[in-house]
Amino acid sequence: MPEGPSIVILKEEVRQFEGKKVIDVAGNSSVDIERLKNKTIRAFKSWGKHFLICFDGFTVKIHMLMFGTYRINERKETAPRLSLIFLDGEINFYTCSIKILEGDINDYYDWSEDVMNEKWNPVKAEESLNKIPNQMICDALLEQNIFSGVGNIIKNEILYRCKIHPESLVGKIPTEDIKRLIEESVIYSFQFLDWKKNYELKKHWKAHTKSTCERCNLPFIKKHTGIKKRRSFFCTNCQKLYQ
DNA sequence: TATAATGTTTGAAC
DNA sequence: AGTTCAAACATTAT
Repeated sequence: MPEGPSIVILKEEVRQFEGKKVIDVAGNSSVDIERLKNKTIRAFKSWGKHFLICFDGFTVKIHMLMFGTYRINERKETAPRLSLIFLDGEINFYTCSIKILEGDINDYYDWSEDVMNEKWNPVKAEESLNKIPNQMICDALLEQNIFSGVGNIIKNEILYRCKIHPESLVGKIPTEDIKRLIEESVIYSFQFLDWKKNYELKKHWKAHTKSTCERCNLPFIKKHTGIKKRRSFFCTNCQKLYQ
């Protein structure tokens, strides 16, 4: 479910309810969701993997974590964490994290950190990377305050495209390669979006879950890398290690 | 059937 | 006090 592009798809799918009033609420969330009843949705937004439902004066923040799902105008068998009922439809969220952010949503998020946001600022990302020269690039790419929306799939794919070993240290990677990685984080995220919409995302994976490098015909290394210990799939022949 | 996986927060332990 | 790390959450495919 997660990764930024999937949340962009969700945002597009619920656009029909923007400006609509929530006529009933249900769900097993531990936060006070009753307060949504009879309130009007002003906007749906997203910041990376965060899905945001904006009301007057507060915002519901939904994070799908690893297993979150949703249904629009239909229901799953299992109990919803949050159901929003409208006159002409409903949105149901399952097994997600729900929090309420009080006040102006712009006080919580820097939109220029979101690789899929129109305010995305690649220069800021480069400056942020310059501040963490000793971290591995596999960890840096997953930093949501630098590359909001990038997840483990996108990480693996862009490192492969840019021919950078995931355990390379940020400060040792040539500037031009850093710039290229930042560019690819956006390019791949939007390709991910298109492919996912067409149900053909996995078909285009070149690294993630792969066992052979199609450039070299050599076996991939599969290893849990970095402080975050997330799966990395890489080719030691064509992905250069800077350390 | 057990395991691992597109993720993050929390709080105990050091 | 700052860092580290396991636990917790929870679903589904292999």
